[in-house]
Amino acid sequence: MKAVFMGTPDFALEVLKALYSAHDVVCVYTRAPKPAGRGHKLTPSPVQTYAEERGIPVRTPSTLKTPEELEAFKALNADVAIVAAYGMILPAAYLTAFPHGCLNIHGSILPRWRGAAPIQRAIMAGDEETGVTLMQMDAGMDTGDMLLVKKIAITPKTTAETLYEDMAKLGGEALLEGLRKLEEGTLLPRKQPEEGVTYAPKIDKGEAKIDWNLSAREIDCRRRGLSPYPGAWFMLDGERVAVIDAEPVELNKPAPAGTFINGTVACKTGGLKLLTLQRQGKKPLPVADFLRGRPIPEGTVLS
RNA sequence: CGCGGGAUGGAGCAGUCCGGUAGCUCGUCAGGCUCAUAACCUGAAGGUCGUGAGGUUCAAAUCCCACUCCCGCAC
Repeated sequence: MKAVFMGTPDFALEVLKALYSAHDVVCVYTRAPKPAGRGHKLTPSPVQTYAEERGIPVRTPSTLKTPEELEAFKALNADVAIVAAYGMILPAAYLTAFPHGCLNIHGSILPRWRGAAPIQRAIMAGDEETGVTLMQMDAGMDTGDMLLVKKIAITPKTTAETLYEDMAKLGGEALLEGLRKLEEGTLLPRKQPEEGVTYAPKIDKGEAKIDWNLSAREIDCRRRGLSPYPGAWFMLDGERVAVIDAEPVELNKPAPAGTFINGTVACKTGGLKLLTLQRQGKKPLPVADFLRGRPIPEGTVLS
């Protein structure tokens, strides 16, 4: 099919790769390069880099609201537009510009986790299963009809990083399968259930600081959902220490939340056994190495 | 030219401000103790202190300059 692709980060890139492998990608929309990384260098999105390497036309409009942009979009004369983590809201007129409209790959099983950060929120909330939904976009926020769902398990070791990778592949598969069915005419839209609607707001940096007054399991779910960015951390003598890896454990002797005992930090219930830590400006270290250079006295209460 | 931290035996760090014998916690090796041990005791090996046959100095890990690499924040 003749398709327009709209997406920005790595998640979108994987979906684009799948699309490109089987369909005619006539144009790619992505967010404009922005200053990023040390030194504030202007950095194009992964999607833009990939598209340009393959000679696919790239557009990076700062807004889609102008009549000119809409006309340019329509003029592409595609069969369908595929949207994956684009980072911009499409005005309603775009949704009906092509015969098959706009399809979106969303990182959750709708209607759970509508919104910006479904993958991270699912882990942070302790969900045991999530997935991707291919849906027909409508004017609402992730409210369109569901076309295809693929599920994936969240394990106690799943982090946002690994889940993103797996979901991106899954999203690509869902897209190809969906487009194939679309061509066959066997794709059946289903309305989203009215029950079970939740929203996944953007991740706020403040959420990254560990609250030891939660249970060890809750803290670890949040840590994994926020890994590797923005990451979970705590303060130690005015210094930020990132918890790269950890696991919740039972605690024999109860202690005030935040108490450091033998490599484990007491939580409201249970303890978080620290496995890999990172000081500001330093590399991540196994906790034994970390403590050799930066000892934490037994009984220290972390904030 | 967004802000900041770092590079020191195999690992992690201190020492740098205020130049003058390279130190700590481990690891490794050897020996000892022990029924035995990742425990304990004793001893040993192992370092161009990121690079520049740079600058200053009687003397540079330390002060000055340039460069390379790593990382945190911000975004």
